[in-house]
Amino acid sequence: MSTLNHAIRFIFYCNRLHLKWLHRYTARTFNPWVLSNDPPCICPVVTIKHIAQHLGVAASTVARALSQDTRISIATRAKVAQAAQELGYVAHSAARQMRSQRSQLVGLVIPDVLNGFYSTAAQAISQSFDEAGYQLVLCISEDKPEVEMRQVRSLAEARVDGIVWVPTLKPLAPTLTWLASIAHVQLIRKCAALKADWFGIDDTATTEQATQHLLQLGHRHIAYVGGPKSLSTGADRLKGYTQAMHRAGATIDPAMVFCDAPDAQHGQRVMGQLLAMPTPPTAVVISTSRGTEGALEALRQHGTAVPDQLSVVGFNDSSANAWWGPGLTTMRMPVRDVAIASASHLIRALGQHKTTATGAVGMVTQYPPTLVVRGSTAALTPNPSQRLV
Amino acid sequence: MSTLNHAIRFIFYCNRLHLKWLHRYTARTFNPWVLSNDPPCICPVVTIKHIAQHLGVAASTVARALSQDTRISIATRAKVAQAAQELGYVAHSAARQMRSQRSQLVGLVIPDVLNGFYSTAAQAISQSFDEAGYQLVLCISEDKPEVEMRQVRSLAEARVDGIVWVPTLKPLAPTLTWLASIAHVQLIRKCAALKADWFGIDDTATTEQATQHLLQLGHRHIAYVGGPKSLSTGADRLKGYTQAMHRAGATIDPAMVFCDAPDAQHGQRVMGQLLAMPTPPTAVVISTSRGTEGALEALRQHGTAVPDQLSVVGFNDSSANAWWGPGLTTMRMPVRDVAIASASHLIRALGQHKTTATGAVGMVTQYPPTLVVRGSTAALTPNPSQRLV
DNA sequence: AACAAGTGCGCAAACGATAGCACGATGATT
DNA sequence: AATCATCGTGCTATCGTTTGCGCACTTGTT
Repeated sequence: MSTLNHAIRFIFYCNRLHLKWLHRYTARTFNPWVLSNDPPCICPVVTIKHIAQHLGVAASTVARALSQDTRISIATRAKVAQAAQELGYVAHSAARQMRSQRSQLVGLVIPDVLNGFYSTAAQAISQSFDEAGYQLVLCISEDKPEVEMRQVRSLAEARVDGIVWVPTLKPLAPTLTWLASIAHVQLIRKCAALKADWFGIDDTATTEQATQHLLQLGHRHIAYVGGPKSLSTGADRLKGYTQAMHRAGATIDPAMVFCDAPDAQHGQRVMGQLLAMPTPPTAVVISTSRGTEGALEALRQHGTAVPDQLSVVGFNDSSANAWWGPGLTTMRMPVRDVAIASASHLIRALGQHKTTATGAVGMVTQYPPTLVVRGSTAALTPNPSQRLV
Repeated sequence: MSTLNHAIRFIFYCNRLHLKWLHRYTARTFNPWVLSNDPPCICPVVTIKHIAQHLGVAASTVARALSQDTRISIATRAKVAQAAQELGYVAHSAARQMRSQRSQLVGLVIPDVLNGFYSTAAQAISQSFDEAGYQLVLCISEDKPEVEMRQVRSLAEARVDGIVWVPTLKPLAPTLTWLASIAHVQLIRKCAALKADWFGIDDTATTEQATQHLLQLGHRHIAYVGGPKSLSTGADRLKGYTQAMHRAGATIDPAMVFCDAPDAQHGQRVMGQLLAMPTPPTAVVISTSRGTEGALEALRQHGTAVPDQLSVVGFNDSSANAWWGPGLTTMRMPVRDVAIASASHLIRALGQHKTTATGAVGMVTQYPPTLVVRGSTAALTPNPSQRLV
């Protein structure tokens, strides 16, 4: 009897204390919520139980009221909503996840976010998932398979509902195993080892258009600077170049084809090599975003006359490309569209409670690139003497 | 009647007993790989219970073994590790979070990831937290307080351990309330309404240096294009400009000071207005990253001669700035250092189980900017006729 | 021989939200 | 009049993991 009295008084005491805490954020006081002898929690967390206690209803009623269950009367729902507001209730998504089996989390695994190519994609994907009520867990793999493996593992542990994934060069086996149990889509790069829906750009068309453009301008000595052949993007872009060259009957000089790391260092170094050749090419196709940056830097340092001395087609159009020298002719990629499409697809799949985006179907969605012609490409000068360094 | 009641109750009682008994039974002999009476789940989720069953030990033993508890013998730990490997066990971080009260999640709230300024910060912060074993939840607020509020709310619901936050123009009250209960640091921009540790750049020094540079070149007619005064960065940078001008005894023409949205449209429009003035300025200081881009575009379109006609100091150095026209003189910001410092600070605070990064102390960590002089600034031409449009 | 300390592990109670089931009350149908 | 459907709500098991407590046994110390 007196025990019950004490208990009730204690409950009211707790409520008062908590309201006090809500009004000032200095929380050094003893936490009344921890009834056991646990280490003192500095930040008391309001749960539905506290709301229920406050209103004298059951916790399940509160849960249902908060989720707008029609079985709960409007009046009760209003009271619950107000109490939640007053007490400063904040839902606990981990607890919700335990029962509902859905975390409302999605992972985004990209190699790099400084690359304008991927930051554009990240921005679009972030917006799409934000609108759909998902939170985005960002993983930057730095193109390292071990990092990617660790991050995918973490995403699996977090039980993300889905993953948008730009595969690295050689994903490790565990990565593929864990990914296989999660709904996911591949972005930009294809990973043949794991069948999944893919969203990207017609990579072959990019370099094919660029090369054709140069061929039409009369160039035959066309160099190629791209990413590694083992990357789907690298292989496809190289294919576009060779196809265009073969169709035009131009011969490909193996010494003028460079497939290596898709970074600025590679672009800069290779461009230096090309310029130092006894018979340098009259035009060059660069098929990586960062490689373009490096190559432009090399051209600037060498003081090469573009396009008189060398015609250049760069990759991944940005406003900065218009500033460079005479304006850079580039392949413009609809990255934003691709990213939004992939996110929408995954969201749709998740809405249908599918475990895998599509049962290992391997749907392919490809967007066309556009060639933007600016001042860095020009017709081949008839007099070769003008092209000497 | 009452007999029926009793009978019904008895039946349910039996049911409950039966369920209990069934649970006990299944708990003892349950094999997920054989029984699996659930709908054919493509990905059976292995829990520590399954491992325990597989090895004939208790679940708690498995939990302790997996966390390398010294009370568990090495032999048992090895067996558990192997079984976990074989069965494909993947920890469930939400369940872990339920008990440990730590989600190993941190939030990053930034206005924009296409802006090189913030993408650099995001990359560095992502790396720092990745190394420290935290996962990063990316929120792009688009500088909209309502979006920011929703995202901070979601972060609170996810019970992120900490938040790195670039405040928007006017954060809403709930945002501040929720943030106050989470360990967080402010980045770049200060939010006076919520005391917290801040990491940023000496914004006053940026424009002060830039303006001094122009003053030393003989300019007196110096325009200013910056962000809104209500933003801490906008106010501080304006202050640097006015301080430098006053110290040099130069008069500030209010018609040449523009503080507005920090986007490219604003920069482009304002630069157009400046160029159309009857007596245009001889130099201009731009103090936003995106504003610089817009202004450069306007200058390119107008065909303005830089620096002969107009000297320009831009903001946030990037490699693209070297390409623009004669090379852009800019204020270089140590964004990466700032970002890493803020992340490290938060990680350190979290390691000490602090709920707030520092108890509302409001520590200030400021990094110095550097002026990078390129071709876009030159000494004032003595003959003003050369500066006519 | 008795006792203390240490080792290795099991039991069960949390953590917070939710879904299934129960149940009293009221009104509708047979 | 008996039965049934509906409504609004309460009770409780459940998700997977961690952890305090305690049991049984072994080893070392007096």
